[in-house]
Amino acid sequence: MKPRKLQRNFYARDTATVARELLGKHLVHVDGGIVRRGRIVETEAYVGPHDLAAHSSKGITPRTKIMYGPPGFAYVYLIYGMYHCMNVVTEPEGHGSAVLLRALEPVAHLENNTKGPGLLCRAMGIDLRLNGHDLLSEDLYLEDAGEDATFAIAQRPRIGVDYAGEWAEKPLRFYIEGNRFVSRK
DNA sequence: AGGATGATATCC
DNA sequence: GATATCATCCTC
Repeated sequence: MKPRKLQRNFYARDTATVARELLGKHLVHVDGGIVRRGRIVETEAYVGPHDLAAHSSKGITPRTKIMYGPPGFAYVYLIYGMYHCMNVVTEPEGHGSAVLLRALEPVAHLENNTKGPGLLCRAMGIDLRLNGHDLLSEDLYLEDAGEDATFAIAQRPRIGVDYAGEWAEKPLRFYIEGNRFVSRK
């Protein structure tokens, strides 16, 4: 099976399903001519405005309008003043959902730590300039690398969302069981 | 356990 | 305009 770029219809589906199926896919960023590539090993689903852990629960604001936009675009934000986090927008336009990419296994031109959403973005060269970027572009996209997805998938509560009440407990974090590049057990 | 560090939302 | 908060990470 040849590598192929994930198309709009991949993203335009149930958010938890997309989060699970992104495991094993490749994230590619052509960063100043350097093609950085990592294999996704950990994700989290933020399923919509009713999800109190999701930024979209604030409604449509200048920041969250990307989450409410069409699927297959990058939602990038700055957290704690020093780290960026990258999401992919899911479901039909207007839904307000996305999948956070939490950890990568290095494949090409990733010199630094990729275990955790902030470190992932730093290693990939991803920052606010890529907020709203189309993932069907030539310089930032996700790809089915054609591997057989035989790995076991773990499903656990999300990290860093204790403020979200019952939504903090929902098992919307997915990772490849046993992979050494997962950010936390 | 606490600090770095800046965008964002939500007040006045 | 001021302030509280933050989907993190590092060091102690």
